[in-house]
Order: sequence, then C-alpha cells, then structure tokens
Amino acid sequence: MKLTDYFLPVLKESPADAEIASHKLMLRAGMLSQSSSGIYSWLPLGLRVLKKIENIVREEQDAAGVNEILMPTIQPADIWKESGRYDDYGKEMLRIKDRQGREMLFGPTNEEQVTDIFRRTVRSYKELPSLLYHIQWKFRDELRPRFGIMRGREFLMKDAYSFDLDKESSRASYNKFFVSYLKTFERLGLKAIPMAADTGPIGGDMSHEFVIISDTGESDIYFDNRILNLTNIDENIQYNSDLSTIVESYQDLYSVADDKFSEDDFNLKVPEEFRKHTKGIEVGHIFNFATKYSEPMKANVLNSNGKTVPVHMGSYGIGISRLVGAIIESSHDENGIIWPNSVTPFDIGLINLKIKDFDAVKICEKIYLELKDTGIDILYDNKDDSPGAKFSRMDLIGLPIQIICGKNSVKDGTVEIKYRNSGDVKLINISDVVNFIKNK
RNA sequence: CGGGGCGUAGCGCAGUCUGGUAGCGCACCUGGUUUGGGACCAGGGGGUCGCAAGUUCGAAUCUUGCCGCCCCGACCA
Repeated sequence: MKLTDYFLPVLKESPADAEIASHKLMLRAGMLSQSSSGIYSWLPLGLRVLKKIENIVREEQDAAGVNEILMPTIQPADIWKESGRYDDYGKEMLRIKDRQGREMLFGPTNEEQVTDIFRRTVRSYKELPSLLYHIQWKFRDELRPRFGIMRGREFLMKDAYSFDLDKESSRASYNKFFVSYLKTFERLGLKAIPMAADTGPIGGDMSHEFVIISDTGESDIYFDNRILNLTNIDENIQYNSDLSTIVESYQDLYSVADDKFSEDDFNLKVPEEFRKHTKGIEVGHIFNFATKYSEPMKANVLNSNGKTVPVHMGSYGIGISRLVGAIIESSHDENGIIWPNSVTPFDIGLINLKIKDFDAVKICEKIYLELKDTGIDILYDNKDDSPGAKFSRMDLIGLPIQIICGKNSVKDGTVEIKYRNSGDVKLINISDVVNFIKNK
C-alpha cells in the first residue's frame, strides 16, 4: 500500500478526550474515530489489526475443534424471558421494539441464542460434545464507558459455547478452551495469566479470567510469580488428548482477581518471594455453568439409557476489540506503538526520504513491488514530507521493521533496516533487501 | 448513579471573572526556497463560540433549561 493512497489521518497532538496510552495512540495513529461515548468507527489501520487478531483467534478456535457460526446482533426478548435473564440483566442490556411492538434486544452475549439453536437440533448424547463459537459485535450499555476501545459499549467478542452430556465431559471441554486460550494469547504476543474468578451473574461453579499485566488494568490481581515461567503450549497440541495435566499445572499456582482474593490464602499458599500483586486487563473469560440455561430452556438430550437429561454447558469469551488496546498498553514507548509481529497492520514500512530523486524513487518502487509480490504487507511512505515528519509518523504507527531509503541509497546502494522495538539499525545492500526480509 | 471538569476553526488551546467588531499554535490552500528526526519566507481560506430561551442598546462572556464528552468512584457475562 502506498501512503499517498492510504487513509491514515495521524494526529500530532493527543485529543483532549484521551487519557491512557492505548486510547491516545489509537487516535493519534489514525486507527479509530469516536462516534459517541464508548462507540467507535474503525479506520483502515485499526481495522487491519482488529482483523489480524480476529483471524488468530479464529485459527486457534478451529484448531481446537470448535465450529464457527454467526448469530444475530438483534435477539428476541422471548428466549431471555425463558432463561430468566430478561429481568436479571438490568439496564446494561439495550432493549428495543420493532415496528410491530415486539420486544427485541441488542445482544450483550449469546447463551440464550445458542441454547435455542442447540435445542432445536440436537436430540441424542451421541452428538455430544458440541462446540460452537462466533465472532460478533455485542452491545452493553455500560454506565461509564472509558479508556477508548478497552471498555466500549459496542465491542467485538469471540464467544464460544460447549454442550456436554455430563460434568466430567464438560470439564474436558473447559480444559480444551483453557489450553487453547493460553496458545491464542501467546500468538498475540501476550503473557496471559489464568485466574480463578467469580462466576458472577452468569452463574456456575468454575471460571477463569485470562488477564494480562498492565498498570492501566481495571482489576487487582494476586498471583504466584512462578506462573509466568510455565512452559508454552506445544504448537501441535492434541486437543482430544487429556489436557488436565497442563491445566492443573496452572491451577496449582495461586492466581486470583480481587473478588476472590484473601490475604490469608495468599500468604499461606505462596512463599513470600513469589507473591505478586499488580493491575491487570481481562482479555478472556471462561465459565462452566452446568445446567443453568439448559434446564429452564429445556435443552435436553437422551442419554444412553434413553433418559431425558439437560446438557452441561460452558461459555468462553475473548474480547477481540479490547485486545487491540491491551496489546498497545503492553507494547509502546514515548514515540508510539510497537506492534508484535503477529498482529502488525503491515509487516514493513518503507520510507523514501528523497521523493524527488528519480533514482531513489526507482529503488523504492523496486523494493516495494518485489516485497509485495512475496506476499509481505508493506506500507510505502511515498509522501512529499520532511524526513522528521516521516520518521515520527512511522514510529507512531509502530510497524516492526522500517526500510529507510535516503541519500546513501543512491550513493552507496544501501538501505537502512530499522527495528522498531530495539531501535537497532543495520545497512543492507539494496540487492539483498528482499531476501533479507523474506528470510526473517 | 454520586462527585468533579470541559464544550470557542480539522486538532490543541487563550479570551468568560470585569458584556463592546472572535484570537494564537499546529494542520489546510497558493507561490518560492528547503530535504536524515515533526523545515523556512510571503500570501490566503476556514468559526451559527454545543443548543434553546431570557436579561441588555449590545452576550463567547450574565441567568435558566437542555444536550454532548471526559475523569474519579460505585458498577462491569
């Protein structure tokens, strides 16, 4: 993509409305445009990142054997009345009426909707376990939206749902998501800590939040520092094998959010040198809630004895739009964003400092086209701006690798490769650039 | 929802106390000179001062009501 063709409204100054780093940087880097409180439009650069994250989450759900579906944003009130949550949910739920006066709502979550799909179609235990997910916009009319996209009213979430015959099998599904979440966050360049959590209004008896450490987080977290050293999930993990050993290795180490925290427990279970208390951002949450919805909504199957039983369910969320902000919170400096390779909007930023020099333009065009041909996402700054403006803009938008072409490129036949995270610069012959980048 | 703050050009702000022709920086447009860390000179365009009503000869400025946005708290599958 050439910058002259790209819609990238960067700002020199932070808008007065923004307070935390990710919010400021997203506005300054031209990723977002606010529509109203807690509701945003995604501009090209932001949308690229959102989609990258969405795709990684999708790939990992698919790898874990979860089926993608797409449920509506607008739901009928009826099913929520059946589950009992129409009255319980409160003002956070945006209630609307259609022209016939039918009660509808903009979905804050989809337990009822997915349970309805399930009960219409599944009759036998032989169909179980059944795992479904979708990636869809949600709306919760938060009392006080804040921190830009991190706590918006409209947000993109991946939510998955499991249906099992009994508690044991349901636990296996839970473990599957537990492990796949660890792997997903790893791929996003984040260290997410699973924390025992309260189940809240959704109910049930087992729940973990996945939290990343950040000063701007909304929750206080307490954990055994050794949880950060547990080994990564194997690339080729078999999701149908017994995952309880992995899950238990995490659960054995103390880690809870403030709602479950107890000073005594903490001191008793964690040696002093490993006790850690910080702020964190919740990026995922998994629940097992047994038959809370299947019973009132009559989501039943026949078991092997021919008896009708309610299915055991769980739900598993990842805040996709929130992750964009969370990643920036954990990866930026005073000059701007520093994207992890896996979610960067472009792999390479090519800067031409000599836009009026025919030879320099020729060199850049060649590098641009050749890299593009190899499938690398490249943003080519071909604008007629001063060098300082180009450097600071490229630093701001945070692409991991910059290729800088200036007077030396024409004179000595070299370009600079600059790494955004370290600031390291190395000179490379123009003829070697494409191979160098390709082999990274 | 309790407390606090803000709303003046695309963005950041001054002007409001003490009423009297709406300003600054950046951005933008034109011409010229520049070109390795947010260039310079000259010229130029752009504002129902959030909305409404009131007071006044006269309101960005005073009064009342409303709307919007932000921050702290409470809240947050």
